[in-house]
Amino acid sequence: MACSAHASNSEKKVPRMKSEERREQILEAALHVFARENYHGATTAKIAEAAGITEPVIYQHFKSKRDLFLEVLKRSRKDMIEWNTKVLAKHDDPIERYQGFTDMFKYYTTQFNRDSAMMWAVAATVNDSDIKAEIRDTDDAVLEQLTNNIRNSMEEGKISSRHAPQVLARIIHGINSHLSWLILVGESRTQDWVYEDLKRFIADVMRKD
Amino acid sequence: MACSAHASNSEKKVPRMKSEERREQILEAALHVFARENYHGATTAKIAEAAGITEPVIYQHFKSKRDLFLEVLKRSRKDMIEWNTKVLAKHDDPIERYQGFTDMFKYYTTQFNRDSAMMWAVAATVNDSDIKAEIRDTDDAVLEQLTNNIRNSMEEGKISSRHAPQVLARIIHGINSHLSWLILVGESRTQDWVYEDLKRFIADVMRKD
Amino acid sequence: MACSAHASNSEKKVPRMKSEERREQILEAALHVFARENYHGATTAKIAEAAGITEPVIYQHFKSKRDLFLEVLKRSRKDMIEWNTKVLAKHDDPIERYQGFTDMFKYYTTQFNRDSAMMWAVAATVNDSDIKAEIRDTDDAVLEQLTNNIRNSMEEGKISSRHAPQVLARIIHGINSHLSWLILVGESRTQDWVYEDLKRFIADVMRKD
Amino acid sequence: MACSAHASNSEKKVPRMKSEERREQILEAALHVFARENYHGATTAKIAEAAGITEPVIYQHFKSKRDLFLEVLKRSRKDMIEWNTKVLAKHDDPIERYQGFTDMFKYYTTQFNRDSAMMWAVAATVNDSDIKAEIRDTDDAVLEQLTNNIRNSMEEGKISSRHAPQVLARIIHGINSHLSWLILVGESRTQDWVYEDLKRFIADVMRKD
DNA sequence: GATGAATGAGCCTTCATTCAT
DNA sequence: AATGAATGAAGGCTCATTCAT
Repeated sequence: MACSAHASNSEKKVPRMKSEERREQILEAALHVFARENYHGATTAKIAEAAGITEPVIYQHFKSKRDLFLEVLKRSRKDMIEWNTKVLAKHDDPIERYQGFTDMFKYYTTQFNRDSAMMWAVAATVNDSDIKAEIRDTDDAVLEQLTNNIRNSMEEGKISSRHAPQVLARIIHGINSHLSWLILVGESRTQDWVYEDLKRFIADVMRKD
Repeated sequence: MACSAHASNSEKKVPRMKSEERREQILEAALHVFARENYHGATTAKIAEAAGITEPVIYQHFKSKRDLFLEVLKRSRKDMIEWNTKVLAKHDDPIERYQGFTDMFKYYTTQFNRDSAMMWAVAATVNDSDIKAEIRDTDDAVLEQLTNNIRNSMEEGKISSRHAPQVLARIIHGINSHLSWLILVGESRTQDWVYEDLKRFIADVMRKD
Repeated sequence: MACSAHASNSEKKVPRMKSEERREQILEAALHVFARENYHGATTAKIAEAAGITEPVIYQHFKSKRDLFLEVLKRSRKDMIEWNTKVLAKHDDPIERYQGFTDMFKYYTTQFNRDSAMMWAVAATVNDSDIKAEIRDTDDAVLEQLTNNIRNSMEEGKISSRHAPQVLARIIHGINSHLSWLILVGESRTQDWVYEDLKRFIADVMRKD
Repeated sequence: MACSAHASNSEKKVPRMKSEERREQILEAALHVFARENYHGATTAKIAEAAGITEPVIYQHFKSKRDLFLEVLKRSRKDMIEWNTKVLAKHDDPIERYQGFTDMFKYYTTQFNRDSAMMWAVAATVNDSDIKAEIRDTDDAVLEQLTNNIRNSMEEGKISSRHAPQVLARIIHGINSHLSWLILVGESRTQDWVYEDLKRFIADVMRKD
């Protein structure tokens, strides 16, 4: 959306960009359009417009609209995994950590990178096996990340072992996932207190008696 | 692909039908097509074919494709609420009841009326405010149904009051919702044991110490 | 190009036609456009315009532009074979017959169904294996028709057996084919006397000494 | 796909070249692409790739794709005329000469410069008056070359004067032309014996009784 | 001389929707 | 009540061609 800082002759319109830069910019623009308009609603024309280019440029960087979508998904996945890693490293106390996980998830899905989070709900309805595989893999990856972290906390004796780590992970991740889905459909009434409730619940369930 | 086991006077193909009956038949066919092909993938041609009629007939019963989709959603909502009511009435013991809720939810989303459940994931990406409102309302209704039931059980002193009823409801419903979303994207590896784990978890969290 | 002889209410534009009729009309229009503009030059828009319809109608009768082209080819083939059959039946005297073959070929390629003849030159450059196969098969069929006829004349002792029937057939058909190719590129200077020369040549080569 | 055996100072990839040399290289590459993919199928991208250069370079040497095609055609024409001249000079005995003409034509269209021969069938369907004029002129030139040669042989009393030289020329050239067209569409079944038959036919028709 | 980046124009095809019968 | 025929409006994608570097 921002343009040329180096190019100076401001008579023509579109600034020439290095390939890698433009590719990145298209991915960024496509992310927003896909997340807001869905796969089918996001026409190549809209994406091009959002990127400030003409349609054919898209096809110099991506084989097809589907390919572009997949690349956007992969970018979102990396983004989400990185974010989770960062968040899980933030607190020493495990209970605070998993509470923070929910807090930060809220921040991620509503503020920091809302569209990136929305992509997964959108992707789920595309009816393309590669896209579905990407979703499953990502879901698995996030779940594993969280499960391992919880298991470690248990093994270190820092949280209760009453429930299997994968159950707790599934619950935390599942609820988060569900809440982000609610955001997609515009549900905002119950949001805020829900997160606080969940944090209290997490503490309660994990605390060593 | 074949539908109605209850509808009876459909002989073989495209016979004159009473308006109400035909409408019902279109809704039934549309449900399957929408759930399997998404909103955009479900063309009016496919829906008509699935219903064994021609396209214009659709427009004698529904203003537009969008209208048809909304009606299908409303039908799914009724179906789901009724199902929940029935399930919640099944067990006297509350803990068995909420465990059964998960069990039956699994049955509903995978066997009994899978497509009806899938509609919600599909609907979430249509980017139409009326449709989104319908989703939110339905989600609210289900949540309220469950919350009230749990609150009653607490008031009757049958389950622990450690956690607020809306939190427990949100968790049970949220996980269920997430699991049905996983089904949509084809995840089936962890399904079975997950349900058992969840039931144990529910019991554990609700049991009076 | 001509419209409704039965439809009377001349207020709207496009006359409703029976499916078979319209299909035939599209084939006819497409023949002219393909023959004059080539496969790629003949856009579906031009074909639709020539048929006095809108583009989507084409797709109610043919899977694709390629499919339409193939159907036009098949129609041309039938037309050409029928024409040949008729011509070969016209004269009792074999020499007059083969001379007439050239005469009528000229008439066919320049007047009666010029575009049908042109299709083959156009088709030869489409680079599609099915289309090429159709061309080869047609060429074979015409050649066989002529070869058999010549062989019979020889066996009946009506023409000289100095040259093998397939050679004579190949020569007559080959020259005809070449001449129609010349018409395609607009060569018209030498046309007329060439046909007379050829007829004399044929007589000379076939006459029993 | 590799071309120039005569061009020598091309080291590996896209080196600076003298204008004339580069032009020649583009023409050579374009010939192959046009002959194999047709006018419309041969995109400037494919031509550039075959020439090992980028697209804009083409436009430094040729005004447009059409212009390039015309230049390729002119090159093919020179090539073909030269070849014919060489072949007609090979045999002293006229009958052997015209038989050789067919032999060498076969060699030319199938082995030595197949693509150059194919250009003419491709060109015939481009629907551009300049291109069609070029084809006609070339056809005329070849025909004249052959006619003159045959006329000389007749005047020298070496072959029968039963048929007018232009008729014999038209037949020989026409059949050759037709056979190369058959090659274009992939007909290869009857090829080999046909050439032998034709040679026998030529001898028979030209021999002085 | 050569290229990387960009685009206007247009093509084939699909789809929701209407209308005459 | 039902259908066959028709279409306006787009949508994804490609291509010849041009500029700035």
